[in-house]
This record gives sequence, C-alpha cells and structure tokens, in this order.
Amino acid sequence: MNTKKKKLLEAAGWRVGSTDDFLSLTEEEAAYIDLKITLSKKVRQCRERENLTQTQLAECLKSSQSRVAKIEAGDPSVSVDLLIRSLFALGVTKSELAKMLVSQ
Amino acid sequence: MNTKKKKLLEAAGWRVGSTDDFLSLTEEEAAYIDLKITLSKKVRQCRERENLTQTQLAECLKSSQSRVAKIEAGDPSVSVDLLIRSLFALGVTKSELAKMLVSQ
DNA sequence: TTGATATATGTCATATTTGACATATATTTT
DNA sequence: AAAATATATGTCAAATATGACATATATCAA
Repeated sequence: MNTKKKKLLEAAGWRVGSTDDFLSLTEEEAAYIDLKITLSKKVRQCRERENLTQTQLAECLKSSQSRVAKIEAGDPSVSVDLLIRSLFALGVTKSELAKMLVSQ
Repeated sequence: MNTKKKKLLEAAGWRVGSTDDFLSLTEEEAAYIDLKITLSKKVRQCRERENLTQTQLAECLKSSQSRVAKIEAGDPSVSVDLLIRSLFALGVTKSELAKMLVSQ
C-alpha cells in the first residue's frame, strides 16, 4: 500500500465524502483505509466506555499515551494489528469485533 | 496446563519453546493468534475458490509466492494487515470479512 | 518414471511499525 | 484565574514485517 497516499488521505481528513474515488484509490485500498478508520473509532469508543485514559490503555498495551492518541486518530503509522490488539485489550471479543465491522 | 492455548500457538506455526511461554499467553494474545489463524485459513479458501495459484495472488498483492505461502501457513512473521489486505485483494468485502470472524 | 508446476521453508537487506520522549494544546478542577 | 489532568503532534532509534531470492518438497500430467 502506498504510504504517501494514505498520509495524504489522512491529512485531508476523512469526513469529506467517501474515500473510494479520492486520489483514485483501488477498491482494496479504500476497503483497507475504511477498516482502519472504523477500528480507530471503536478503540476510542471502547476506551471511553471503560472510563480509561489514554495513559491507562497504554499501560494495558505496554505502549505509550502518544501511541494510543495515534491509534485513535487513525494515524497512518498505526497498523491494523495494533488497532485490533487494542480492542482485544479492551475486552472486545471476536464476535463483537465482527459486529463492529458492519455496524460502522 | 492449558493445552488449548499451546495448540493455538503450534497450529499458527509459533515455536513454543518452553511451557512458561504459552502459560504467559493472555486472553488477548490468544484472541489475536486465533484471529490470525482464522484469517490465514480464509485466504487459502478464497484463493482456491478463485482458482488462483499462490504466485498469481502474489502478483495481485505485489508480493511474492513465498510470502503468500507464509500468509496461508499463519506464519508469525505475517501481520493482520497483510492477511486482511490479501482478503480484500481477493474481493472479500467488509461484511464478508465480519462473517468470517464468527463462522470460523 | 520424468518433467512441469505448485507450494513450503529459510535467509536477509530494506521498509515499516513501534514505544518512548519532548512538548504543545485542550479540558477539567479548584 | 491558575493548576492539574488529558489528549495531540513530531521525532527517532529499535523492533518487526516485508519482498525477494534460493531451494526443498509436493503434486500431477505425460
């Protein structure tokens, strides 16, 4: 995946319509970015539901507050691995994760 | 002795050196590995359904045959990112991906 | 059998992701 | 208001993932 493309997309902000035809993304690139955005939003949702600070979640993840901020910001430097591990750390199950993908 | 967890690790191709290693496996680590195994199986399923060789899928992914083999083997060097990008490259949609997580 | 094609495994230089840190900016509390 | 707390952003060395390659082992057709 083109990192520059992702960075551009992210810098421009996602709220402007769909990502599909933006910068001529392929279907799979769009799906991948869409997934990352969905997951990043869910991390914030779950963390706030658990009344945890970013610092507290960072401790669970053995990471840092700044990285949690990036996770929730959908920063391009954050992998799907880390997003999903964050959700698991917040107690999300596989079936709940599945629901997250479709619920948006 | 949690043999279930050990089997999870071994099925994924992880080298479980000592008993201590797999005993320290937390629920979230187990969920993460379980997810990777599920996804790797689905990649093979989808590729075979499309009648593609590993080499052909590698071309789609701009990767290599050896990496596709590792993807399908659930090799620990393969990220969830790559697993999911592989599925998207095979035409899997977000909602289909969601179903994959629960169907096993 | 042989040869052709497909998949598996090991290694490695490069690329990407990571936690950590500094520090800026919100947000809340007193 | 200031102080305390929470979140955002930029940077970077170290850790991890990656494609590419060599080569081993299947699988299958002739």
